Amino acid sequence: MSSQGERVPRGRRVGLTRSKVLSAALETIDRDGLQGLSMRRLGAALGVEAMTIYHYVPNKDALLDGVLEEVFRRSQPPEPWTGSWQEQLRAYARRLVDLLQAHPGIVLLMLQRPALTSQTLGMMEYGLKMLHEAGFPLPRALQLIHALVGLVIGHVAAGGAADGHDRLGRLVQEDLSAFPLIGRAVSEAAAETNLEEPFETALAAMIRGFETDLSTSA
Amino acid sequence: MSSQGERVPRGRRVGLTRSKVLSAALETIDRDGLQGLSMRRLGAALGVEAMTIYHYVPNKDALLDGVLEEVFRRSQPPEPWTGSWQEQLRAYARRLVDLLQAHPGIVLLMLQRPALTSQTLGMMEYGLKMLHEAGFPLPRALQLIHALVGLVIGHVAAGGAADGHDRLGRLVQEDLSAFPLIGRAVSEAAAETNLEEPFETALAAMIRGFETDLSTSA
DNA sequence: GAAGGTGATCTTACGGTGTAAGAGATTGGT
DNA sequence: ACCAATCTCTTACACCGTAAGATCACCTTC
Repeated sequence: MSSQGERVPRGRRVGLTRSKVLSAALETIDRDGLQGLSMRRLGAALGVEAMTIYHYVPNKDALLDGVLEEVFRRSQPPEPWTGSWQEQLRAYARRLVDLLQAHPGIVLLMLQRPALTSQTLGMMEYGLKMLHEAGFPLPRALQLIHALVGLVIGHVAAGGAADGHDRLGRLVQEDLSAFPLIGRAVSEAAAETNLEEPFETALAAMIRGFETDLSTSA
Repeated sequence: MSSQGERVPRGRRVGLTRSKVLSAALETIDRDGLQGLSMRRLGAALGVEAMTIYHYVPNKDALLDGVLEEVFRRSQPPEPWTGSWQEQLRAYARRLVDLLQAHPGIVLLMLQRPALTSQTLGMMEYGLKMLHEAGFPLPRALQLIHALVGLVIGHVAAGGAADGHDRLGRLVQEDLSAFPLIGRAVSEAAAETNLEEPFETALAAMIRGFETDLSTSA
C-alpha cells in the first residue's frame, strides 16, 4: 500500500471527488469563461458523462456556488494583520483584486449568486473586525466594505484586468470622433506605465475619504 | 388618414419595430430577470414567433446590446449642469443608481457586454467633460469615473436595491453564529431609517478623497 | 470462493435554448 | 394585375440542464 490518501480506481471508475469536480469547473471557467461551462463539457473534461457530476453536486447552481467557495478557499487565509487600518484596508482590497483577476469569470458569479458561502462570509467578518477595531461603528464598517468591494468589482470589470485588454483601449482604433474626451483620456492614460495605478489612486482617495469620516464621527 | 406615424397592419402582420422589440425585451427583463428572457418568450410577448425577431436584430447578443442602449436612452439627457463639481458628481452617481435600480437586471448586462454603445459612451463623455472642466487631468478623470461607476454597481448589486430585499438582510434569520460581527452589523444597520444613506456616505467619502487628490495635484 | 449490498457511472429521454435555411404571406409600387 | 420587397412562419439542428432508471465495480459477509 503506497499512498492511502488516493484510491486508485480501475475499470470504469474514475475516482471523482467533489473537490476535483469544483477544481475542474473553475479551470473551465478560467479558460472558456462562465458561458463555456456546461455539465456535458465539464463531464468531458473529467472523463465522465454529464450525469455523473450530479452525484457530487445537486445541480448546476450548487456547482457554481461550490466554485465560488473554492476560489475563496484558495486565497490565503486571513492572518493576523499588522499596520494601520488604512494599510489593512489596502491589503484587503488588493487581495480581492488579485482573487478576481486570477479568475475573471468569477466576477459575474459573485453578482449573480447570493454568494453568501461560509468562505465569503468569513472574508467579510474579517473585514468587519478589522474596521471595528479601528474605531468604526459596525454599520459604518459594513458600508465601507460594501463600497470597497464595489470599487474592486468596478475596477476589475471595467477592464483594468490582468490580461491588459482594456475594453476602452480596444476602442481607440475605432470611431471615437463623437467622443473626443474619451479618446484623449484613454490614449493619455495608456501612456502611463503602471496599469494598476488607476485603481491604487482611486483606492487611496476612498481611504482618505474614510479617514475624515472616522475623525468626524469619533 | 388618421395618424400617419403608425402603420396599421392587417392580416398576420403585427407591425413590429426594432424599438418595440427592445422595449418588450426590457420589460421582460424587468419582470422576469435576465434569465427569463428568451427569444421564444419574447416572441410570445410580442404575439409573434421567435424567428421573427431576427428581422429586427441579428442575434440575441445584439438584442441585449440594444436593450442596454434603450435603458440609457430613456434616462434624461445630460443637461447643462450647475453647482460645484462635487454636487455634479453626486448627481451623476445618483442618476446611474436610479437607472440601475429601475432595471435591476441591467447590472449584469453592463458587466457581461462591452456595453460601449453610443449612449453609454455619451454618458461617459459627459462625466469626463464635467471633471476635466473642474480641473482634473483627463486620465485622472477617467479613473474617478471608473471608481464611481464601480461604487454604484457595487452598491446596487450588493442588494441595497430598491425592492428592499437586501441579501444580507435575509440572512439574519439564518445561522450567523459563526459570524457574530456580520449579524450585529446587519441588524444595527437595519435599524437605520434611510436605506440610501449607506451609499450616500460612501459616495461622500469618495468625493472627499477626490478633493484632496485635486488640491495636491493642482 | 460465492452472494449480496452499496455506491459510482452510464443510458435514455424530455422540454428548453439560440438560430440557420427556406417557404409562405402581405404589402406598396407600377 | 403583376412584381419585388418586406415581414412572418415552419422546420430543423445542436446544444443545454436534469429526471428516471439500468448497469457496472467494488466491499463486506458468509
